[in-house]
Amino acid sequence: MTASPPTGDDLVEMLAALSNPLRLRIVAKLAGGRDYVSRLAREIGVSRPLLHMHLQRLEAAGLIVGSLELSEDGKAMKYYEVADFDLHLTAATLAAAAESLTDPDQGPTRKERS
Amino acid sequence: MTASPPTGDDLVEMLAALSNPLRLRIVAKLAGGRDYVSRLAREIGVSRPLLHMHLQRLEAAGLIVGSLELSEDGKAMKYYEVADFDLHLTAATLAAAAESLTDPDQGPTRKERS
DNA sequence: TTCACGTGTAAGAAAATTCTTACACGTGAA
DNA sequence: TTCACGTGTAAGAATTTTCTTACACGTGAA
Repeated sequence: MTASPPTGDDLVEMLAALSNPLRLRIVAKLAGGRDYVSRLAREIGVSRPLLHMHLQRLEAAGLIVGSLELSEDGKAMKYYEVADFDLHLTAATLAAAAESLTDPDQGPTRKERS
Repeated sequence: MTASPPTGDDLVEMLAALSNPLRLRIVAKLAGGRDYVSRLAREIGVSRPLLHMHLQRLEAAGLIVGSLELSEDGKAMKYYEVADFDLHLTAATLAAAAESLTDPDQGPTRKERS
């Protein structure tokens, strides 16, 4: 039972999400346990809006998962935790993934896709 | 005998190099056999200067290796081939790599490093 | 009411990446 | 000499990514 490999496009998105020092640190932090946005921002030493953006990027790539919960004292807390991913990168696996890339003849740009 | 994992910075560079559709396609193409720049550019359908840039990015990350050779008819040919890499990405392996990241208190910027 | 804490998002500056165009150099063959 | 083919690189435009600042809303406690 191995997880089916992501499509080329999905893989690119995942790698792009992980190819940033700050985001890598975020994933590392969450690997140690779930956490909510404001606290995570303080611990890592980043502004909350900035962290918010990076968390979205990671979640869009399917690497982390967020859930809005209500704390006992009624505050809305957004908790994030790492998803259960496992990527194996080799010339061969990359070649396989590249076959499902969609864009040789230019599809819509990232901005248009949004 | 497993290869020692790359440092956090090296890993980020590798992932950044692979997180681009065109570069992923380049690696995929080279996985099928070594090739020289001009021919590779024609096969992939990209301008040679652009390919040149992407090849440099991939080589800097250690994912491909280039060697300048002289063809029988005296032309200088730059051949590239895929390096022998094997990356395993998991929340745990990323957390380990993140520990060797250098930049919490801002080192030199990418431009300054150059 | 006001403060501390949580959430989210929008606007714009700053920086990095991506891509094109144009140039320069060297060889062998026509 | 000129052409076809290989190499490399520089300059600038276009786009994307990264980050800051400022705003808005909701809750419980002082």
